[in-house]
Amino acid sequence: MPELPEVETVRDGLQRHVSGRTFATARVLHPRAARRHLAGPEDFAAALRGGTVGDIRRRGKYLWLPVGADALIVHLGMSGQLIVGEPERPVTPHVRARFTFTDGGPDLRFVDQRTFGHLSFSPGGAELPPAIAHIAPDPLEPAFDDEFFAKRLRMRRTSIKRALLDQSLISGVGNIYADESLWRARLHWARGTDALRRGDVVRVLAAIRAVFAAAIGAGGTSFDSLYVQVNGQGGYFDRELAVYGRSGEPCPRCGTAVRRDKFMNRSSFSCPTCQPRPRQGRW
DNA sequence: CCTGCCGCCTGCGCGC
DNA sequence: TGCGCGCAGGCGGCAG
Repeated sequence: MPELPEVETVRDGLQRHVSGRTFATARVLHPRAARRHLAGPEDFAAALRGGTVGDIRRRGKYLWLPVGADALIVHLGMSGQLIVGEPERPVTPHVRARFTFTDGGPDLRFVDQRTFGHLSFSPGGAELPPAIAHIAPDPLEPAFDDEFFAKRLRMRRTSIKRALLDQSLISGVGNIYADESLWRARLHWARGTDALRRGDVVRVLAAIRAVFAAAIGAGGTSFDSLYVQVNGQGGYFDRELAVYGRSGEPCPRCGTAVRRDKFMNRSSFSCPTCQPRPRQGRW
């Protein structure tokens, strides 16, 4: 669920409320939360106790908290949240892991209804955890190379939307921001990547960056309580979505009713006028 | 290597 | 009121 803007909002919150503090206790309350940590939840927790958190990092939808030369990796999955708050508040049922700090201040909780999210400890991973080395840079990183992306994109034989959702090609884009970016770039989701023109790629990259910037400025998109910032408040970018979740409503650019298609077992929203279906699309 | 499908989970809203 | 179904923002593993 959370895509780059939501994860970046959480990163910023962690930087302000957790960075520089030292873990006192670490506890995994649901084994699935640390399932990627093969040595088990106890080993995971023990590795973090006593560690001091450095500057919070992010690549695409992955977050990591450097702890010395190591790192605590976090992926929020579909419904994960990192919440900082008063340590005495009740531990609600979806709290999967809990961390306290030596200063006795606000604690950190990993809350995750659907348990697709996960935490793991990465020895030596402070700079870039090996476990996420297969994730491509996101378009807000200096390491993102527009020319390299364009070249790889056009070598693919798939649809533009499938490619945008492939985190090994470009990271951070999920279903919401793929649809919003394609709308801004006036490209239909089924456009074949091998038939894209240079200008199409330039437009879609500019659109992704613009949508990301606007959404980060709004604190992310919260359709419901499943995505919240570290203080528990929602973001308000949902008000600015042009097509996502708006089937039947007028396209903000031309007024045509937004359509919804099924694609990759999920919904795709687009404007039939601004984003005409390609003659030879790819599914 | 690339592409695309599948399963992993819980909870909500809908139609019957 | 209850039930079954479809749907939800993601990812890794794997077969072809």
